[in-house]
Amino acid sequence: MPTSADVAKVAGVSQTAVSVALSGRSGSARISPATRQRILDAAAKLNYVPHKNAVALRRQESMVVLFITRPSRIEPFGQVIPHVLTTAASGALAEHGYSVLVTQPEELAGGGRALTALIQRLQVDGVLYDSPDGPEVMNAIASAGVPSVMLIRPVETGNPSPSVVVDPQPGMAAAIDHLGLLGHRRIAYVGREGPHPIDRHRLACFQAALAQYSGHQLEESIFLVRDYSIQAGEQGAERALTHNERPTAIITSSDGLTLGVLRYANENKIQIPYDLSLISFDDAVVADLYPPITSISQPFAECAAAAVELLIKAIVDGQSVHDQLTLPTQFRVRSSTGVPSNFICYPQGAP
Amino acid sequence: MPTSADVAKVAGVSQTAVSVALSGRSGSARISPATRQRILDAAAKLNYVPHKNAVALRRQESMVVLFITRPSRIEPFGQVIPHVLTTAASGALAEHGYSVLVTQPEELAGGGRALTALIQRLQVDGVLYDSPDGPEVMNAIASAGVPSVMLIRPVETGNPSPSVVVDPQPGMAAAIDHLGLLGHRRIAYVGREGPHPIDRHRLACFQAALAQYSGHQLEESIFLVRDYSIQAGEQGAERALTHNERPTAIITSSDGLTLGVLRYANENKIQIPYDLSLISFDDAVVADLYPPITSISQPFAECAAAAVELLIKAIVDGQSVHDQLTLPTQFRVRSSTGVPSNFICYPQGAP
DNA sequence: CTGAAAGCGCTAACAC
DNA sequence: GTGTTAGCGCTTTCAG
Repeated sequence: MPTSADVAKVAGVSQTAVSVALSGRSGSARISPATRQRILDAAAKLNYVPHKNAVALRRQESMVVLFITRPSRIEPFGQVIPHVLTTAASGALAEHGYSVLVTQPEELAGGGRALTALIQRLQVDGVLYDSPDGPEVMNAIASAGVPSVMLIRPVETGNPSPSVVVDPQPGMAAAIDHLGLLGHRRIAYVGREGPHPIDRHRLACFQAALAQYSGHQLEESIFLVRDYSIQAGEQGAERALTHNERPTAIITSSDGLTLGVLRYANENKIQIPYDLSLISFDDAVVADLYPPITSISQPFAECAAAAVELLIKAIVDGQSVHDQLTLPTQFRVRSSTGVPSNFICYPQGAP
Repeated sequence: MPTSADVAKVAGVSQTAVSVALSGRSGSARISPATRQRILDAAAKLNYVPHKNAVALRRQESMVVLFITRPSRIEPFGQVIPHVLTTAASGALAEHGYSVLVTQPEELAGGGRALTALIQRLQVDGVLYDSPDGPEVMNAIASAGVPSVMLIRPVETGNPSPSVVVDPQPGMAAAIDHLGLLGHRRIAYVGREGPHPIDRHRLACFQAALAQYSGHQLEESIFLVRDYSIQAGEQGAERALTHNERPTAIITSSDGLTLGVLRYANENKIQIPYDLSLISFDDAVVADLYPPITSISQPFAECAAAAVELLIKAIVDGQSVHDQLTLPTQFRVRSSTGVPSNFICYPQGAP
């Protein structure tokens, strides 16, 4: 492995000249074109590449950022969102010359202190954080003294990092409009229960959209389930569809729940969209199902890209910014929504 | 950020002592218990963590490995396999104290030389490679002078790296057995065309399993499509199911194709498993569909873990091993296979 | 058992 | 314009 000294020797210049000519930093224009060319030639000939660790050590910046992914879910479909996020972030970072170190929270056993230590030892320039854990983790990151930005999650009180969040409202409003126009009058929401701001926000947007719908009065039915699993989705669907006031459409708060609703529908010979309209939230995986699911899409890739911009700004400006960037959801009509039928009770037997 | 010198000062010892006591390397036992304890206390008090870049520079090893993922596919479901592989590898590497730098081949524009340079500049200790590109990429990796192992892909002639491959045979044989026992007599295979060893191998295993089936004579129908997309799967299904000698079961060579077959079946009111039995290959995403798909499973996570073991062995032993490890597929019965019906031609109209 | 000294490969003042 | 010098934080001979 050739070093800059080797290049210097071949080019007949000092090691400094090589460094300056190749890195183009401090006093970039101070090398004469002729010398620069000699250096470039020598470097090319020797196949020289600067030693990243040496540069990092000297410059006190490593050009790598740590990406903490959400814990991997058991369900296969749950792998899609983290992967989209990671690759999008990795691509955006690569464009800025940064590499990305990926870690899973499982590897972070030991909690806050361990995480802080990890970040410091790794000497990363920044942290991108996509794990849904509590504030102690965020504080740990913050106390590592490294710029960080959180992905997707809303800023809770006292949150020390800037973040990129997505606003359910636009997609939700469009979804309700769509359903209202189609003739639906009672719309069910199947979402995750609990105090998590994300869940509260989605539900609130659903309710607001319903209230603000400008056509006929729309009725809501809300069914909260314990998590985002397929099983939870099935239960939500069952509760919704066996309820006295049966909705003609369901909006779920995640793809996982949608998969559950779909399973319930299939097992009970409820045809989508004929007997029930279904709208998913996330749109990470449901576009390829049968039928392709009308969805409120979260702009995952854009979030990651935006987070990278924020992070790089923070790194360059010396961790100043404390922004929160909000990206809108989009509504995509596919084939799981239609005009409501007069279908009232369960169909009997096979089709 | 405290340095080892700071710790030394607090502990009242030399910097050397700190290094030796904490890293536990060269002459581990040479520090007296009392001194070691003083050092440990001081380090804890100052919250000291060794500087990774400095260590890497000095030791000439970075404890990071580069993971080159396959290019991200357009279809959402295509994201699952790379993510499973990455997280499994990352977890296994973490256990050995390695971090993982993830990169996508898209970032590697410029081909071989660029890749070699990247690896050298990054100063990674090893490379894990899961991209389906040609031998030039593998040669580039090999010529970076760093141990590497390839994931999933078979070793082609002259392949310079050890690799972990999966053998379709066991799962395929079990699948054929299952189908034969159920009473199927003509089984279709929908796979990707072309000379890629993976595809040839899967097809060969299918044919061999059919030939070796010990019950009734089984007939094969082979339909090769252009890629692993949903559209290709639809076309494969159409060709298979409109053929004169209509199969009662289809085995696809990937989850993507299965999704396509499913779409075709749904659109043509063909019910699975009543009218058609369906078996997928991969089993990355199809367990959660309706019906859950009987599958030949590739052990992705195990592959990644095995690859990590191989890589670490190569790193430690000074890139000696040139192994190829073969992991078996498994057959998992779910709900997409059943007794064949006497269904011969298309059903007419809606259910 | 412990410390002093010599760098790993590079960059950034500072002189010339 | 160019070279000299002094380290970044750590490990590792080699003397004590």
